[in-house]
Amino acid sequence: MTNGPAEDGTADALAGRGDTAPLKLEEFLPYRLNVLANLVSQALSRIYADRYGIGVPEWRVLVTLGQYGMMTGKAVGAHSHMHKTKVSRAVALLEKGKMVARRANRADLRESFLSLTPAGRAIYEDLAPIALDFAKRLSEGIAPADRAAFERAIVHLTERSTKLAAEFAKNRRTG
Amino acid sequence: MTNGPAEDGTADALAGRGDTAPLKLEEFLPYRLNVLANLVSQALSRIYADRYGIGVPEWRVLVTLGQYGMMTGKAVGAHSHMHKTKVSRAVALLEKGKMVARRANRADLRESFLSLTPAGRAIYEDLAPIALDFAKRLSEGIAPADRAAFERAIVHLTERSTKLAAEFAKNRRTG
DNA sequence: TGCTTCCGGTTGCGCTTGAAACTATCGTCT
DNA sequence: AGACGATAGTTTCAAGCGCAACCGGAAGCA
Repeated sequence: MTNGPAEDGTADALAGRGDTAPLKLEEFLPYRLNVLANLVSQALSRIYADRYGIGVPEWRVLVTLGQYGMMTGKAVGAHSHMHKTKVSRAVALLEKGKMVARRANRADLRESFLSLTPAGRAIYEDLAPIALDFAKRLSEGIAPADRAAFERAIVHLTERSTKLAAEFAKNRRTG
Repeated sequence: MTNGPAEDGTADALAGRGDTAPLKLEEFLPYRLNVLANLVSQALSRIYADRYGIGVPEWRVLVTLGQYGMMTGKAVGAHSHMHKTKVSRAVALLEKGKMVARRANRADLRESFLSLTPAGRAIYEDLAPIALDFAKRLSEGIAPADRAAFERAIVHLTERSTKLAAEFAKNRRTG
């Protein structure tokens, strides 16, 4: 019930014993990306959460509508990478707070057009520069050359992870 | 209280009107990092979720214990960047699945030492190379030079976001 | 026209999460 | 020793989440 014959060594020996490099969490890319994304997200959300009491989903809707002016919920979801229920609830909240308005689409009553109210746009106009400044200050100190490389890497990893996810999904069905 | 004279234009004009570059969600670093981290996390978790029915927190505990052999819950949390309740629940689950064992610390009965059972270690030994391979395949196609730059950028951003978060927390208290 | 299928969006449900409260133990100070 | 504050870990609770079911409404088709 205890650890078996090889278990007498230190953890270090055990972890390093394999044929590949040992797995160290703090060097493991998925983990690091997750931690980083959370830290950044948390830091940023302080800005808009404190000021206007909205969360990440609402922030995304706000920015998307600020950027495009008027679009359907479906389009918002596609553009902001959010599940339709998340969009639905975020919009409901923003609507309750008079930041977003709905207008029926006479040509298709299933969907409706969303847009910022003047109040919503005011908030957007207030937040957007702050958010951009935040991003700027965040990347401050990264060498310009590194920035371009970083950019490329992110794009690549995003594509690649999408593909890998799809691949695993296939394997799962296959066996 | 509304937006002023320029409010009559299209959204495009409005978005681009500001003195800074317009805020585009799909180019906004915090958003992109979040999306990327989620995609990667999702792809990876398929591997261990499908095989052993564990989630991200359990995975992290497993890896941490695999790496260090024996440590307290507090230490696990510190190393894996997880809230203590998350650790607590993840450990409880792993314990129920006979992957992790607890041993009381006679010197301090508040804490207990956690370690992988043989079964838990077997799972770890199975998953670790797969996870490493996943990470390797993920970064495949990134130029070596870009990789180093990417590495540096991540480290920098992690530090920087921590600092910025702290700074905002201070401002919040201050007003 | 009537029927079926598809689609945008909402709602109900179970699960996960973090904050806060709580328990039990430890260390300190008198 | 006894009291009090800190600390490791659990539990409770409310909020947020994605999935699946659902609800009009639209589109294809006989």
